[in-house]
Amino acid sequence: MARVGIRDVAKAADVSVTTVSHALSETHQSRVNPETRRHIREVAARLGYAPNRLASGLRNQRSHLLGLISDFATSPFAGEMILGAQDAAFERGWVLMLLDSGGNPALEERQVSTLRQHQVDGIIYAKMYHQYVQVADKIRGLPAVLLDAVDAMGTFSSVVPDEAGAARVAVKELTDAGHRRIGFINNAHDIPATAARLQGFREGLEAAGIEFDAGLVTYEDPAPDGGRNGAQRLLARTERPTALFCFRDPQAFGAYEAVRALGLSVPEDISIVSIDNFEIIAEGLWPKLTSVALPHYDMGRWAVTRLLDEIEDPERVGPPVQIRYECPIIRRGSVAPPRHTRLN
Amino acid sequence: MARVGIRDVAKAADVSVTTVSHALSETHQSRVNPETRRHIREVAARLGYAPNRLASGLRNQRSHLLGLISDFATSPFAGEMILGAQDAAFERGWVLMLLDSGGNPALEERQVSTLRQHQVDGIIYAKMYHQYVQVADKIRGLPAVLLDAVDAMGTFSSVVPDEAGAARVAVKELTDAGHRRIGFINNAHDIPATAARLQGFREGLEAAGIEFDAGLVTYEDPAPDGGRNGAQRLLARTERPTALFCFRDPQAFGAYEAVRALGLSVPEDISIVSIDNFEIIAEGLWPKLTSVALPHYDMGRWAVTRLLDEIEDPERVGPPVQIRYECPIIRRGSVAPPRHTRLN
DNA sequence: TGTAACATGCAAAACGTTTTGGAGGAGGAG
DNA sequence: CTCCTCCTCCAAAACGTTTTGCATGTTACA
Repeated sequence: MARVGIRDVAKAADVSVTTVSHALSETHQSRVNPETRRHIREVAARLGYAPNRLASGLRNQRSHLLGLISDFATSPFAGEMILGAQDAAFERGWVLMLLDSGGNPALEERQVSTLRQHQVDGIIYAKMYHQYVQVADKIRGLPAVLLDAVDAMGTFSSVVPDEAGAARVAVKELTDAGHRRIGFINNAHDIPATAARLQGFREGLEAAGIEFDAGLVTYEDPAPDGGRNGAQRLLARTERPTALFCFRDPQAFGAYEAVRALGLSVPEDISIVSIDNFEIIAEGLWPKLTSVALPHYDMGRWAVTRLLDEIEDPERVGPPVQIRYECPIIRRGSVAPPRHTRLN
Repeated sequence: MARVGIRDVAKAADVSVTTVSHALSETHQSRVNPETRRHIREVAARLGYAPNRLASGLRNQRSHLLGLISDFATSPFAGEMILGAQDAAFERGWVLMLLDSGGNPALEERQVSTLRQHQVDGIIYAKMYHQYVQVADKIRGLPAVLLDAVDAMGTFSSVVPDEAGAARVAVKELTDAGHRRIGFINNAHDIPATAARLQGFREGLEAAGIEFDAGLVTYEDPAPDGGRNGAQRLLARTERPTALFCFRDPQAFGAYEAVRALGLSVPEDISIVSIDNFEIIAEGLWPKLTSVALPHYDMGRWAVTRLLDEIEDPERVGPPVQIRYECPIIRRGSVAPPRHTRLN
């Protein structure tokens, strides 16, 4: 069961290892007679030879390894991002080494150093939600791309969702249906998405010629309880909104319950749109929730693609770029025209 | 910015590379004078030297790489398993290479071969839910452990949740509260968990001296709609159950809605217990859902720990073992005594 | 026929470690 | 004083590739 090496192939094909290497290489094919090349390749295939990447990595100073260091432990979207990254990497012959720091900076340092020891060709630095980060000093000197985060220094390329755009899309869905009094359950935490989505919310209203009313936005915990509270508060207003826009699906989850508790129903009395497209919630709720998807898979892909471009052809790629990825809306059953419109 | 190698350390400390290697090694410390050793370590630390793992892997035939090959793409529990595996690996100086086949066998073959090229020391073969598998032939010859799957041939060690135990725990929670007429919304798909949980359900009833009634179990799609249907069906019986045990949290999600649609409420009229402890659902539902947790993190840890034991000390570990991991119940607000009991 | 150009193959060095087998010197025992 | 042992260190080989430079043989052309 000993692994078969290039020497075994050479011996079996009765040529030197040099020739085998050349025959199997794309770029050096020309140095070997087409006939011998064919023969060698056949023998190699028969023996099931595949080059040892440790050895070739050592020789070439190219490990074909990418480090992905994350802080999101078990966050629900982690899988999407990682899968996107993994797919893009594998397609181009690379593989991902996964390390999760859970946000612990000391641990993160050790992990980066481990990655360096393994001679990774580059690093994807991934965060669980869109944020600004000061990239660990340890990373400097290695190609890196930020995923769902932007580099405060602008040294690295990065990709994040277009938060404002997502909010605009959500609001448009509501205004297109005829709603003019829309409540916004925003996030109580001050992260970039909070401001950006508020911005998008305002822009969405403006586009529909609706005046912004600060009384219609409330800041809540980004959890079901927050959604419940926010919805209760907003729906208690004398001028009751006919639609709710939630910062995040779990809040929408809570909002549904608040609506029901008031004896109202979605979407007949209250339309709801949210952001996340968290399938387990959006498909589980009744009626199913219309939600704007955060393109985690695509962002993961983009990050790796960009990173590999930077690695393989540093000249050609140009300076770091900061990408914002468009967010598509997934329509389900939580939006309808407001009652008074229907009564027209 | 050139990487610092062992030669740089040797030069700086004015000794040979051999001596540096010995000084830094645990096992060969004795071959170098304590005084020089101290000095060398100091110099190494100052230079920030860390050995190149490609090189040492090549020399030692030990890459300190583990392959984790999965089929679960973006399944919600993937994160937990992977994190557990990653933690256990990192603690012992290993790192995980992640590859997801999405269940495609041809792709899986190529991935295993890629892992082999990278000289992984072992493989974790992970599935998204407890199942029997025929391990790909390509893996033979490499140490491997199955995660959330059991090897049909019994060649490899494996770890899965104790499905029957989980069901017993869930039922006990209900019978302890005084319920005697318990409906079971089982899974319509024939996977090991379906039979095992039914088995556990029966055992749980028996332990409480309750006779099993096949009319109280229904087989539904393991999704919210399935839960909704199942609950409707069960609650329509003339002898209405006072409690529902669901195969899976998403079904419980649907069951809640069915209960509400009948004008009943959880837990006053109907108690509900489920399996998954899917936080996003369990914490989002109102009242919060009592659910039996599947110990994904721990299973991930166990798998890697076992795998490393097999790798590091093949003599000592003995034959493959098939582990079933205990599942703890997480109590929230969906269980109460049945009405008639309270009226006593 | 002599020579240049090309085609085909190989030997050897290098990538950065770890480990084996000494070498040289100091100290102790006889 | 001699011999042995132990202590400390080092040179060299090996892990499995890739690539450079060279050697040989062949063809083409003058």
